[in-house]
Amino acid sequence: MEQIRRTKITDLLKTTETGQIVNVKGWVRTKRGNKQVNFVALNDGTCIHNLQIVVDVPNFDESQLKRITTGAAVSINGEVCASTGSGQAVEVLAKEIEVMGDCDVDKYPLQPKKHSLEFLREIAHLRFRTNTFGAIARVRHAMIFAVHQFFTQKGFLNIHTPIITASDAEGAGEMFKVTTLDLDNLPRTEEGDINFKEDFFGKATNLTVSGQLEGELAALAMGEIYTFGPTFRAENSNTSRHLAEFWMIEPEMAFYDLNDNMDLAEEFLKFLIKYALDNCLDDLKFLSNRLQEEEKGKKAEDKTMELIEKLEFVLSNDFIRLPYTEAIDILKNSKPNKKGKFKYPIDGFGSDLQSEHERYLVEKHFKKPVILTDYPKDIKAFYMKQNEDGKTVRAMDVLFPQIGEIIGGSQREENYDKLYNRMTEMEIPAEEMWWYLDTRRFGSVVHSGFGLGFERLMLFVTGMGNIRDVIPFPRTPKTAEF
RNA sequence: UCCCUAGUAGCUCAGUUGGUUAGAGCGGCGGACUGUUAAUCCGUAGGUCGUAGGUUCAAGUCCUACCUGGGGAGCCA
Repeated sequence: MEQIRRTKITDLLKTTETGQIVNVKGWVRTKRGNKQVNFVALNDGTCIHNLQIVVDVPNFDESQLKRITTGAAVSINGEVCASTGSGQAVEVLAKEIEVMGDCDVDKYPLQPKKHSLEFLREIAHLRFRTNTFGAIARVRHAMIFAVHQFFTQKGFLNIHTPIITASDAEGAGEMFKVTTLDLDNLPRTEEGDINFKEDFFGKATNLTVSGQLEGELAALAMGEIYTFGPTFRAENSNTSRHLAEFWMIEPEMAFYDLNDNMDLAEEFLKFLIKYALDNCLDDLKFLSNRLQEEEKGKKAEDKTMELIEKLEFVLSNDFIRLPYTEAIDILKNSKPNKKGKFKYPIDGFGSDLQSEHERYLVEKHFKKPVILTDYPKDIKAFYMKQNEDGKTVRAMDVLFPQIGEIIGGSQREENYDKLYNRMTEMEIPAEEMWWYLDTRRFGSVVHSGFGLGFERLMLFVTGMGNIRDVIPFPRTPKTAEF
């Protein structure tokens, strides 16, 4: 076979020029045709579209053509032609075909037909080869790039915070233990506890649940920083919005108060959504069509807004900013509350909002993203800036339709005494957190930050319903295959 | 972790008040067709009914436990 430099399908489909001889490599999606002519739909992962390969059957060996099955990897030299069919502008007329990797159709689980997302989740090693998961992988990459671009343009520094941490004080969730101790023969102290002094780090260590505390250390020297890394929660959460291993973006900014923080969060989310619309439109259109198909059977009232329309809607509307106490008033006077429709009725200040309440505010009352602020201090973390009323803290949660909380953040408590007292009240071991408290002893300053769950963003941008489908290899309770 | 729900062919599902030999569509394979778009038409193979117990003359169907998936809740991002 003549050696020709490979052309990527995404580039080839953009050409209007015909007559040139090219090489394409990829995986066969479908083959159809008759004794005279075969049509092979070829995909190489570079875009959602397939390239149509036209095979004049008499020009090729029958046994070779038999090997061109769904899933097979092929390399093709051929001529770029204007297509006489209606589905595509250009196609490639095959001159030489090499089957690089055969694919036994009796054993290959992906068939040229629609598969359920649940089934594909069981074959996550192969689901990249489907249109849906190919599109998601490309959008995910674009979003990763956009995160770095946004912060770089704004002069933020990317900080790598540790994955292994000795602090378990933040209380963000149950942690995964990290150890090299022999689990069948654990060293004990005289009191009978496990002796972590003999462990690798000489103390008990865990996988991080947040890079925030270390991020604050950097922000209080570098000004504006962000982290973007893996985060681990050992909670036994079995929902479509939680993962045991997920990626989080945590900006932390010196000299920002809560309003600056909200401004940044809103600008950031809009930047990411616009980036997706500007750079991933083909993939988003595919995902949108997929959703429309799925919703065909649904009642009008259950149907959601079309994906691209929804993304543009978020771009063109200001987020509602609402203090917790006002949200409680709205909910208290709402129809579902008065009619007893809420499973958890609103009785007044102090209780945390349930999913049903957040959804009512976002999806029914305001019908746009909502930032709730100034929550009761008792339901929020120790490091949040205490308000003068003594009851609330300068927290903010950004709530999105369908997915709920996409961002959680706050202005941080910069006053040493207030922070130390709050830690004592909440029984957080201040002596282990000496390094964190030091920032409040030496040149402390107003600062703020937030955390964005990257997969939650992906849910919103792709319109997917289950978080396990927007990360390549999901980690959830009882599942760590692949 | 709690509540609800499901597990039958490679995939998606049907299977009546428990009753003879478990069905369909898609996919596969074979054939037909000179340009198809998840092609179409004809034919064909393919099942230890999630696992383990139990009830019964008889269990895919009823009961119990467990496993796994899905939806919801809590925890949160």
